[in-house]
Amino acid sequence: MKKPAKSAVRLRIYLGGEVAIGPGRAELLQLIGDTGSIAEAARAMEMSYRRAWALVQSMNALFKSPLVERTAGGAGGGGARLTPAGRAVLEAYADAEREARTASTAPVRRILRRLR
Amino acid sequence: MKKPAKSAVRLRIYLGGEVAIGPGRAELLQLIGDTGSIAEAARAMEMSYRRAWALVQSMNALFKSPLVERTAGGAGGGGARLTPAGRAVLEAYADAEREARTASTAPVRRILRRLR
DNA sequence: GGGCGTTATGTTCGTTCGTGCATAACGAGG
DNA sequence: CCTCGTTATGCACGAACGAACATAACGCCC
Repeated sequence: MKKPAKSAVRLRIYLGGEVAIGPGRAELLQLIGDTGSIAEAARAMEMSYRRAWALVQSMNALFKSPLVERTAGGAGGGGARLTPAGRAVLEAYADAEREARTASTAPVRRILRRLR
Repeated sequence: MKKPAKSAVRLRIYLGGEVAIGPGRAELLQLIGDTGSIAEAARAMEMSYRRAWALVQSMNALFKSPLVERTAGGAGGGGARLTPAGRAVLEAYADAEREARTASTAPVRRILRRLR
């Protein structure tokens, strides 16, 4: 197998004109689920807490039922967890990206071959 | 058939950290092919000629062989055309998006159902 | 009660992105 | 030769974005 150029295909799902979910939001959800904290997830992605918080806000507003549940308080007190809806959306997005990626490998390869 | 919420899935192909081709660049290529002019394509997309020109520049540099061929001069004189490579890449991208879209409909639907 | 780490929110600042405007060279056609 | 519409390029301005900082309230744990 030849050394592959670092390439990737990524999926974004829009509703109206705005992004419903894409790679960034998905990774954030994943990390919130893993770490149990928006702040820690933000640090892991090297993004400001402000922005991570805004993304969560936006997603919670965008979906019928919130994807992330938050409670204030530190040191084991508060934090953030994925709701069942959050887990479902995250999993569905991962599925979608996986299916899309495998289905498009042939044409994508035709493009990659032409890249420098 | 129920009135569908205006939704879309879109594909972006990255090389290294940068976008090789995505919806915007693809549409630009398409319009250049149709109109025979970067300027007119830009107007059709309601984007500045400056930006369209920069995108073409970037794509031509990114691929082994240029996607768009340009010649100066107006009034039927100059203009821009897709090279064979340009047509090939555009077609491959359309294929990729189509395949990706059909393959991911099921999980995507699971997400859309949860959207407000 | 004090400390720690979290959510929540405002404000400021720098950078990035894209547009708009100006200019130049070019090329066909009347 | 002159006009028109294009490619090509610089520059300045504004908008949008995201980071960084500053607080505040909250909740567990020692």
